[in-house]
Amino acid sequence: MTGIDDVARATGVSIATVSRALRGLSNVSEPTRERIQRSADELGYVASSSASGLASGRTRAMGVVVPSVSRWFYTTVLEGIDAELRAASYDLILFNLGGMNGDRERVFHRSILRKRTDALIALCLDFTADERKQLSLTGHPVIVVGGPVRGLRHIGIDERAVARKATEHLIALGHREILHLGGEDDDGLNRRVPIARRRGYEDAMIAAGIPTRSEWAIQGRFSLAHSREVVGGLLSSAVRRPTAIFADSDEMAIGAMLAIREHGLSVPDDISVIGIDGHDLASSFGLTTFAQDPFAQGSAATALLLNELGGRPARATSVRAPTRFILRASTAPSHS
Amino acid sequence: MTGIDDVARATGVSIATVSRALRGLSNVSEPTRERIQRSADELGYVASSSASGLASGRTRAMGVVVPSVSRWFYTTVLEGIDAELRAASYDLILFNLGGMNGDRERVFHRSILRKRTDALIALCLDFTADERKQLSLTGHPVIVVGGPVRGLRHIGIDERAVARKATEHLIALGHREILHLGGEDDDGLNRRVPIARRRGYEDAMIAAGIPTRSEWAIQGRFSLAHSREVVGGLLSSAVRRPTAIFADSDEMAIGAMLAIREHGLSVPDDISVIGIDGHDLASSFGLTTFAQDPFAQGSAATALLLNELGGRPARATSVRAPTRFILRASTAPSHS
DNA sequence: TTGAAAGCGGTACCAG
DNA sequence: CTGGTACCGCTTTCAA
Repeated sequence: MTGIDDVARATGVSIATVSRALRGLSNVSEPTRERIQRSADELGYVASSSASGLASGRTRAMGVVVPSVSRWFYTTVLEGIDAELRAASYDLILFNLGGMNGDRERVFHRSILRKRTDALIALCLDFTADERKQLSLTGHPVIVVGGPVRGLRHIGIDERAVARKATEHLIALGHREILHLGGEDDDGLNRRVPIARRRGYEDAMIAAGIPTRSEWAIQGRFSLAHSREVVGGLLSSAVRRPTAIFADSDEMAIGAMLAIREHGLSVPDDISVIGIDGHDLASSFGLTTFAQDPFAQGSAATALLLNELGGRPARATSVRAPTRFILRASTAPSHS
Repeated sequence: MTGIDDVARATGVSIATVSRALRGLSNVSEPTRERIQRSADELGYVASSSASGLASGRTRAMGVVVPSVSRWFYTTVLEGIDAELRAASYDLILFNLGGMNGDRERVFHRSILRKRTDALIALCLDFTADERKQLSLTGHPVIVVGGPVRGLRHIGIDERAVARKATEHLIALGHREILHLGGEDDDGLNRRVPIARRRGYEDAMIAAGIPTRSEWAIQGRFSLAHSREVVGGLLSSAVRRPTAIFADSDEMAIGAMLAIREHGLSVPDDISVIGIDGHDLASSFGLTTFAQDPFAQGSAATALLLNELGGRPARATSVRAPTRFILRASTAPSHS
């Protein structure tokens, strides 16, 4: 592999000058820079990240901690992060906790601390006290995207408010028999998110003076397949049938829609359904939803960290991401 | 940050010994190793990857090149890769080409060459001659997961054979009017995959002596939403309606099913549908499919590379991954 | 604007 | 089994 000294030799300047020239520092004459750049290109020289990382203390890499990589929210945030990093020529190190089985311990006690990254983004996780300590031990700037995490700033939607608004949409349509399909989850997913959404649902119900029923608080585990099953089970049981369903995510809402149709019922004639997310599938299924923009959340978080790394003013506060109501065919007035 | 010298000082041994002890080399006495390990833990010492990478020439990181991170196949392979890497304490550097808009150039001419990784896995991509050259310039072992790439070994299913078998399933049910919903794609996705699947479809049709119709070769771009649209368009057009559809992926097959139902038709009574993949959603939709196991493909590829990095015998040949036929309710005998 | 040289924090070879 | 010590390849003062 060609090293910086090869370029120096080929150009007839010192390696120090090559280093400066290639990084675009100002104190190199334009003709010199051009010569250097040209022979670097010819030789196919690219600086070793280990070497420059060691010497400069900056790796030009961002660490991203995800609970799993197979859920729409995470992958979409990831795309947003990646787009921003690519523009800044930063690399992305993916720390996947691998669901509930993967050992988080190793990630937090080793991987993250290896000084392979300059900053860290965590997607919507619950951290233990120990894990938060490890995060701060890295000494890098950290931000969470998604749910709020105690003691760490974050970018995310107002979970409780959006859940309330979704429920209120149903109430405004005249529904009173509203089931809540919650997203309780045993993964590393932030438990605070489903809890906040539950609260929002209750806020709306209480404000409207509608009693909630415990049989109508069911868990879809943030999965389409599981929601379909659990809603199907409810529909074929003796439990009184709701006239509307508010699901914590679009995937769960779609699972519910499938179950409803399989039972020979119609959406929205028999049961209205609303979700949260703005998932790609939502439009195909005509699902009414409160959309968020995970891509934008990811890039905003990244831009913020890159700014700090660039020495620009840090912002310690959390950022609230916007949501947008999208009315489709899955919700309609109650005719009961 | 604590460095190796801190541990050495705390333990009263040389840094050389600390280095050996912590890496588990054999030439350190057990009591010494324990003392060292203990104070390393107490001090929270973790070796800097830049420093050890520079000194040893190995980064303990694997690069993974993906065309995008938001498609089921890629994320599932990624999980497989990650599981294997985590077990080996390797980090994962994600090089996302970011669809057709993201500039691949930078990835291939810079990122990949920065010596941040010891080996490379590429997911199902078409490479230009130049890109393949860059890959080999890295000097590390490379393998492709998914479609075949000229000049590179790969792990993947026999695209053509599985497409043929899927089509043959429909033919065996008595269908002759079989539409092919192809996966042509303008992303970085391997163009050879949809082409091979098209061939497999044709193989089956020709072998059965059934003429193919050009109006029945339509493109779903590997997307559910787009397939739904294009199949919907076909059903409401004057074109003769097929009695069966073979889709290059489960997501496209599901899109087709949605379109069919929206047109008041039934699956499988009016139209049978079969896919390829074994997508999570397939079971929820009762889709008959040829399942593959991307997770296993990802971990197999990773294990292979790790073996080579460990000095064990390399294998230059490509590996054929298995598929499994899953019969569900979306296919039934033709009654025409 | 350029060059010389001292690290950055480990690894690995060579003695002892 | 352990310590000393050249590097690894680049960045970054400090002088020139």
